[in-house]
Amino acid sequence: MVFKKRLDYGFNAFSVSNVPRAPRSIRKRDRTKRVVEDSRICAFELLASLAGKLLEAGESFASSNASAGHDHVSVVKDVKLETQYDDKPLKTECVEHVSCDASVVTSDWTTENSDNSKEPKHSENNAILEPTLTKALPACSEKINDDLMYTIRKCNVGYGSFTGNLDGCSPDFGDLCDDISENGVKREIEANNCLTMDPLELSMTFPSPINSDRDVKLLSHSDSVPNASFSRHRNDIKLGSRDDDEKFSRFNKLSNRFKVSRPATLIEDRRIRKFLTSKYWKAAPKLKDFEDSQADGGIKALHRKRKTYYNYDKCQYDTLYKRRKFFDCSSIVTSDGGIGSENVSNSPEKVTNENKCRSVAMSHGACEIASLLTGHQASHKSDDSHGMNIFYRTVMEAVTALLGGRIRVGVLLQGKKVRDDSRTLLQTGISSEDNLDALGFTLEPGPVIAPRPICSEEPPLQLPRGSAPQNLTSSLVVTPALDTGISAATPDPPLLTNSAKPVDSNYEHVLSQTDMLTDQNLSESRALVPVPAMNVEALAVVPVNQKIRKSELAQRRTRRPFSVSEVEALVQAVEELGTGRWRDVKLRAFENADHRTYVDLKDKWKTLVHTAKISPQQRRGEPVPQELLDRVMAAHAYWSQHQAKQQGKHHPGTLRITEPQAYRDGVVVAIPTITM
DNA sequence: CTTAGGG
DNA sequence: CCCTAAG
Repeated sequence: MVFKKRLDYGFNAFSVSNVPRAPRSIRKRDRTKRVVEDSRICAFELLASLAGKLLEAGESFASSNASAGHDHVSVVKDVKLETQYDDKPLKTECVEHVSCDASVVTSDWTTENSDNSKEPKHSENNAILEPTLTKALPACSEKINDDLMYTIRKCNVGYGSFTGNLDGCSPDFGDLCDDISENGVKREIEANNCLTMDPLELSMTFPSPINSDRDVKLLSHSDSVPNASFSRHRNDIKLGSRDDDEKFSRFNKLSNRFKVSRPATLIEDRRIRKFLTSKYWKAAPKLKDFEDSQADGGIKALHRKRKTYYNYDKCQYDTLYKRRKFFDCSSIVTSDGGIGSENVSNSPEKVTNENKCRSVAMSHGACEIASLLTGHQASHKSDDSHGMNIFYRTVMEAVTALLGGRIRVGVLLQGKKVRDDSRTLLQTGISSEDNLDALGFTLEPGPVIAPRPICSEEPPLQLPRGSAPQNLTSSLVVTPALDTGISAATPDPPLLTNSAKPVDSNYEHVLSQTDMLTDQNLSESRALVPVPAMNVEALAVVPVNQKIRKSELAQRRTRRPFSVSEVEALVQAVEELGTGRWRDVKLRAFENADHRTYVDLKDKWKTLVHTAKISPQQRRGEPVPQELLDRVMAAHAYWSQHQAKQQGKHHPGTLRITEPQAYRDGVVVAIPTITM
């Protein structure tokens, strides 16, 4: 005989208390399912990650991860970005360019070199790569032209196959190569005087831990050049000669922290997430937009534990930072080549004599973007305008980084420039569904920055810039070929939770009125308005750490108060599952609320319990129905007493005591009952 | 990765 | 919400 205390209001909960906890194995299965769902990741996200890759130029050191071989991110493979850096920006001479391609290759093995030379111990993940790298080194350094491209491709495309032979150009890559050559993408590596850069910085830049992620493979173009080739092509740079062992070791430690081998999907998710939440985005004014889109768009892949990305972020930040430095120091990037994408329709390039270099760079950049777009459209759909937003920012970042902030990416909607501030594209209403046809991007020369021996430390978007004349309208316009695959995509309506009630149907991000500038004048467009020159000196004085931390903190997720319906769902789930199984609660009631992690749910429960205890007058925010609070108290009381005892071991019909204590309006109500 | 708690 | 120690 058992007693059951029932609340006067008929609380008969906890009947499901015997829901067994899913075994780990099953849990994993869940994840697997999720993986499938993840495949829906919209193109933009991929793009985002891709862009991230770009930013990580040269960091694509292949991971020896065996699992990498299974990766199917081929979509991105085709994307390539090639740029050249002119190390003499101020001089305005386009004469000297450093082949980014070379850089790419070099970067990959640069890491290795560093490791080998500086830290023999750090062979852990890279061991496999060494042979290849060693091999590649000579080849890369020697090839300065198109051939190099091949080599590079081999080295970089698909880190999974990195360990493959470099001598043979695989079919896949072959295409790329052909593509490239056809488009006339050729460049020479010429002596480059990026001496201003700190060798150490350079080398530090590439070994970015991020590289371990295998999602996007594209040629990165960072200026960092490995010792061998580096010295060769850049006599001025003394690389490796004066690296701080300390720094290196530190770096190595850092990189070691990253596990190269992880489930592809997980990596992907994190990779993207990481990127999105990383400083790259921080640099962008509205990270929030993205998050919102995630939650509402039903994009699951990205919402996972943010915490997990923490370390990565740090590293990434460092990397970025370093890179930034690099870019700051290096002069504008110039590149040539045509648009390799069939889908891409590029308007005629308007090259001003005034800026041949610049024009070239722009055109190239445009091609790159186009490539990005086309690369993804084929097999991915995008859910919403947020994607565009993200994409835009990504591109912006990438371009900014690559071009040293000299060129800005402008968004064109129906021929009009769109501002990229706060709500950016979101507000413009640009979405995959409609105006993609009218959507375009522009690469426009940005304010020229005086090269600095010492790099500034501001975030990418805030690079100090001189106030240069802004007649950029003549920039080349590229219409992304998004319409094909993306525009056709049907936005996935967010799935509702199991609980009958929609947990998070708040699509707060209702697209607002198109907010584009009617004025073509660049000065009107924030996207095109040069950032006010900043006092670099002053900034330089600020400790890097401080800055980093600041920006890190800025990553805080946007606050999203629980709606009543969410609370309801939470209470319901907790009543059934208890308070120690937040993961299950999450799965049960918030499966599709990607912005609610089980930690969030746990926290919310905590606050609910607290809320229920305090007087209504002390409560804030959207009032929670007393009925729910009562249930909260009841469940809390119940579960705090039963805890894990009965988890997963009760079978329906089992006798037991339930709800020993219940509170109602502060009064304990205990009604003995018998259950059977 | 999850939990459980403190901040 | 964030961050972390534990498990």
